[in-house]
Amino acid sequence: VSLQDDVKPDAPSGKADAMNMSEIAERAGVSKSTVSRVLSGNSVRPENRERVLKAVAETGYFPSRLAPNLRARSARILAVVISDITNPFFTALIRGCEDVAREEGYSVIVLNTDELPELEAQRLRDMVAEGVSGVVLASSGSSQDAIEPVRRANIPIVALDRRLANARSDVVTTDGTAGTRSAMEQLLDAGHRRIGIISGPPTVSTMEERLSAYEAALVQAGLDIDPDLIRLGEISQAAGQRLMLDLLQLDERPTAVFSASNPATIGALTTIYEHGLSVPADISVVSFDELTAGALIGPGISAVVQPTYAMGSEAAKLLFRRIREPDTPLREVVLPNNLVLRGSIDRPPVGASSHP
Amino acid sequence: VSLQDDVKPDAPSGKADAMNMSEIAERAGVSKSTVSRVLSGNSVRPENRERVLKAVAETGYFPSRLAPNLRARSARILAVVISDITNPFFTALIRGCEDVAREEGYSVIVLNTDELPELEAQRLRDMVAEGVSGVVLASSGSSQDAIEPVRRANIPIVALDRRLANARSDVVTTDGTAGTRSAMEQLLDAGHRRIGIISGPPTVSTMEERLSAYEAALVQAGLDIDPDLIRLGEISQAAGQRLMLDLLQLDERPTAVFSASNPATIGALTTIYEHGLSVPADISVVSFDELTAGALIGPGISAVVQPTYAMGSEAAKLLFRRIREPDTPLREVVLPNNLVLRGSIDRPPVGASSHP
DNA sequence: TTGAAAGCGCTAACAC
DNA sequence: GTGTTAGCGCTTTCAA
Repeated sequence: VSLQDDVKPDAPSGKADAMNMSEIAERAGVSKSTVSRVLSGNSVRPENRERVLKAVAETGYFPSRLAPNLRARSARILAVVISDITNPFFTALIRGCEDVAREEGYSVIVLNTDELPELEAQRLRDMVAEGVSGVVLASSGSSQDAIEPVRRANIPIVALDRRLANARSDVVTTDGTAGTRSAMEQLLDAGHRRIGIISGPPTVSTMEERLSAYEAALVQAGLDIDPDLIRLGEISQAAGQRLMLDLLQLDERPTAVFSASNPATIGALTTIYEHGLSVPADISVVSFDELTAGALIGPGISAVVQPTYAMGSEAAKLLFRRIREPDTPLREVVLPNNLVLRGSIDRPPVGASSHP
Repeated sequence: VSLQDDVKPDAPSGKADAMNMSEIAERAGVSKSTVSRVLSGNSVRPENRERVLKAVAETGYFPSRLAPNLRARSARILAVVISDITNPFFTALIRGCEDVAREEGYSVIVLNTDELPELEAQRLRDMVAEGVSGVVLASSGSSQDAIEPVRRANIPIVALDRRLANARSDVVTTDGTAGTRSAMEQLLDAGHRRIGIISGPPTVSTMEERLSAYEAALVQAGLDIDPDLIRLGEISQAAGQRLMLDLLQLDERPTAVFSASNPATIGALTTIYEHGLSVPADISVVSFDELTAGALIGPGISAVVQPTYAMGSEAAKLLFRRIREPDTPLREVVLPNNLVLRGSIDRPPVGASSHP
């Protein structure tokens, strides 16, 4: 019986440890249940606890979560559904989720949907199959069909930034109307009268909100709403480029532009520079959403900055609240955003502002 | 016995479907195994297949992965360990991983370590417990202890960008020596003779590589290596600020700076602007690693750009290769990087370059 | 306080 | 081609 103790040949073929609780139990001379109890901090006779802890220390064993996951029919994982992680708007948001998730012993799976409804639907089904405990939906493409399996599986969802079409869920947003208003006020105060907007589809609630606020700001300033100056497309860099081009090619081009989304702003700036124009001398620019590093160099782009980290962490908190208390009333968390002024706004170029 | 069939009261309390394969089997009048076979495309009598598919369609059932995960002792998940998702260097990289992972039906868990070894060790243990199938290690803080549990569990690792201290693994890198050389050549060609470097700890293989290449470039240009101009610290924005300050406060400050890491570059630029200096008029700057949106605005920062998306996708591919063939020989994939010239390099300010 | 045993939902080995 | 059964590694009754 002298061999039973610690022989681990560790053959060169590798494939070493597939340790499990039974082995630890055997080493410690107790039952699986006792090992389980020690590991989950339940009451165990001190002597047995010692023996188990010793066996654990010697072997470096730690329990797999796969079995508990099966039992619980759910893994300790949150899914964060975004359109594209490459968009800096999402990075701090994910970080916020991950930090909160980690505190709770959860992990975060990131899903890029590129706003493709089919892809999103497929990935969400995968997540249900994988047994995620909650979903943060920050992809503006989210269709009703896509989230159906999540709802059926009774997995809580937090909608980020825009409300879900007709499903009810917890929501985290910022005040897009107020943000847009401040941005527009800056442009108006600087003397701009022809202000273009580049925005996403009005079916996305945030885009609708920003467009309305844009129009409201113009009306309040006693200006007409010129449909030529309103350019809507997808939320993408390519669309931003195209829509900006449309604006530049107008007979009477705008002296300022409000861009309602981050990728569109990048696209728009690209077009502006490609046309040899400069910001803010030739055209002023304000963006909804931050341009990260861009802030540091050159004039910098003024932007309505959303607290993306807080949005992520709030979303995760709402999720955990609902995981713990499924029947708690729906909540909508509205976080403040704020306009950060940089060098991208100036008065209209001389001559331009005096057009009819 | 008339109740046994399909009664689902669906009380308002929710908590609807917890469907499983047995229920489908029952509905279809076949056994679980047959359902399983249909769902995994194995041969089944057409009639039975129909019945199963019908039951599946009616119920919207799809199988959970939790049980297979337990059986396989592994979930179809890749862990991507980075220092901070907020650093744009990592975003496209994660995207690359995720795209490849998705093609294989896998998901990606993102772990931010902030280069904290203890945090990283804990998170990696969690990942082993969670049963991930592979790990992409792109955190420069990776300690030996941290990856030990991963190795013991026989989970493949791909080291990204820098080799693992003394463990062997597949590696994805770019040629830091060549990249640094091109960057330095630009500065030297522009006439700079006092070129500072801001870099991370030489214990990180990439940092060591870039520092050596910096020195080699100076030597090759017949210049002395001035220890005052070599500033090493952590890989962080704060360190970048501090180290740049050191450089600016030298009696004879450099006319150009090579920054070996992305966060440090941002910090350095901050310091430069805070001191009222401008790039490139007062000081030229080249960065190793891209500054995303920063590229679009103002002069733009010249940078050695790494193909981060490809790095991520290659890493994931190496992982899947090794998952399929655990004993395949180790591979090191070296991807090309390239210097992107923007407006951040100019000749040295008059007077500065003529110092002794 | 402890051990034995059932079971989470699926797959695969084995019999039919 | 199909059903039965065992079992993945835990946790959790239930008895003792």
